[in-house]
Amino acid sequence: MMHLMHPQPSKKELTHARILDAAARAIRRSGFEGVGVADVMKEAGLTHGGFYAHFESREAMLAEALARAGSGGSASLAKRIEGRTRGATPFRAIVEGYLSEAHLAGTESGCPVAALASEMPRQSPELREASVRRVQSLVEKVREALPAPGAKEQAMVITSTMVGALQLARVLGANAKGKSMLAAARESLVATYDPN
Amino acid sequence: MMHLMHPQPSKKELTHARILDAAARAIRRSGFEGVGVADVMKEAGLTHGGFYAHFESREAMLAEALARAGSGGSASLAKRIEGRTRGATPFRAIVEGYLSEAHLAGTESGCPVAALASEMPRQSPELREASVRRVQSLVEKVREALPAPGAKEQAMVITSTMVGALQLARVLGANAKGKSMLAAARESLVATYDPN
DNA sequence: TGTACATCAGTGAACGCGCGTTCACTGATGTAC
DNA sequence: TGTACATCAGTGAACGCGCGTTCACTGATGTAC
Repeated sequence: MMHLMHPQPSKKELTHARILDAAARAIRRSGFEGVGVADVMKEAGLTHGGFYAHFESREAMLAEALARAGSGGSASLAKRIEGRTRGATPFRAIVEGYLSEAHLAGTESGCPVAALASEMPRQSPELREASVRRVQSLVEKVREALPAPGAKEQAMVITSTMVGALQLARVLGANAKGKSMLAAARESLVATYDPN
Repeated sequence: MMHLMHPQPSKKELTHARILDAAARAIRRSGFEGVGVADVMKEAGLTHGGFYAHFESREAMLAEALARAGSGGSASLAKRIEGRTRGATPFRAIVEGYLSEAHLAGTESGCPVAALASEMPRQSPELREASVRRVQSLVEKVREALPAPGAKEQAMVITSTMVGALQLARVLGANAKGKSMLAAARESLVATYDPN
């Protein structure tokens, strides 16, 4: 617990990470309630019996998986900002990445807040706390990328629009209806907060 | 099937409606996956065995319940627009009602899209179709209330912001954090689309 | 008006089945001597 | 260097339990005569 980043992770730690990656994908694909211990273990190439050598309970795994999904999502967002096309602002990079058709279709590797928001308030205290951290972290990422160094309130509204639009687009489907939902939000956000 | 609105509904029809009301509350409170046949029947004052005299399956009940929750929500939105304080526009009535603290706390009687959005894409075709209708109906309600008769794209963005903000607020909790999320969205929407 | 009968909404026990959790066991790895 | 032993990650069978669904039955309601 005191050590971050071992120089060479043990075999057990590698297995733990593999289970966690499977779980992080599973919660976004199937929701918290749709994830079973046996499914996750199978996807990690193991049998379900060994699960409790890695996690205290299914609940504990879900909380760890949510944190993992969050940091994975943040990392890919950060990468997208770094690698943006010359001239594009970080704000455009975030908005266009978040509201991309790839994100519309790629729920299981995308933002866990969009994938799970409406389930979050119903979860255990442990999972709710992890959820709050995910939301705050997303708002903070948006705030840091604001063109004019902006207020937190502005970041909250923009985050709401992005999360809401992605979710509604996913309900409408990865087709013309869903895509036009994304496009409307993308264009509105860029025009309002980062014109030129 | 051919008759809407019986003059005097039979006892069975009244029971059916009671089950449906219980189910419409339950899906918003507990999510599609969190709703059990026995729970719903119990909340309607019945035993679970009689369920299949009213619905073909649990799935069929969920789809009917979603439609019911939607029309209930629309009705209360319409009522709110009718009964708005003199001078307020329909747009402000919608925004302030949707992003109210009552709606933040009252998930089980509120908008089913906000309560269920992230679960909707995972449901059966039947439920997904009912979900699409709910989203489209919500966007349409917003569009009709736009101060300047506006484009559908504008309504989609505003709907995204409202749904997203309410969901994020619910994750943050019915406390200062959640309330400030609502307030930020409320003020931004009114300032942008309906100033004065 | 009263009696016999049919209908049918609702009851409650029972059924499979899936899932979280437990546990005795296996077999590979590494350490002690 | 080689052998014996301890450790422990992972296996697979078994356990309760909850839940969707089924079904024989009950008892109230209404119709026929």
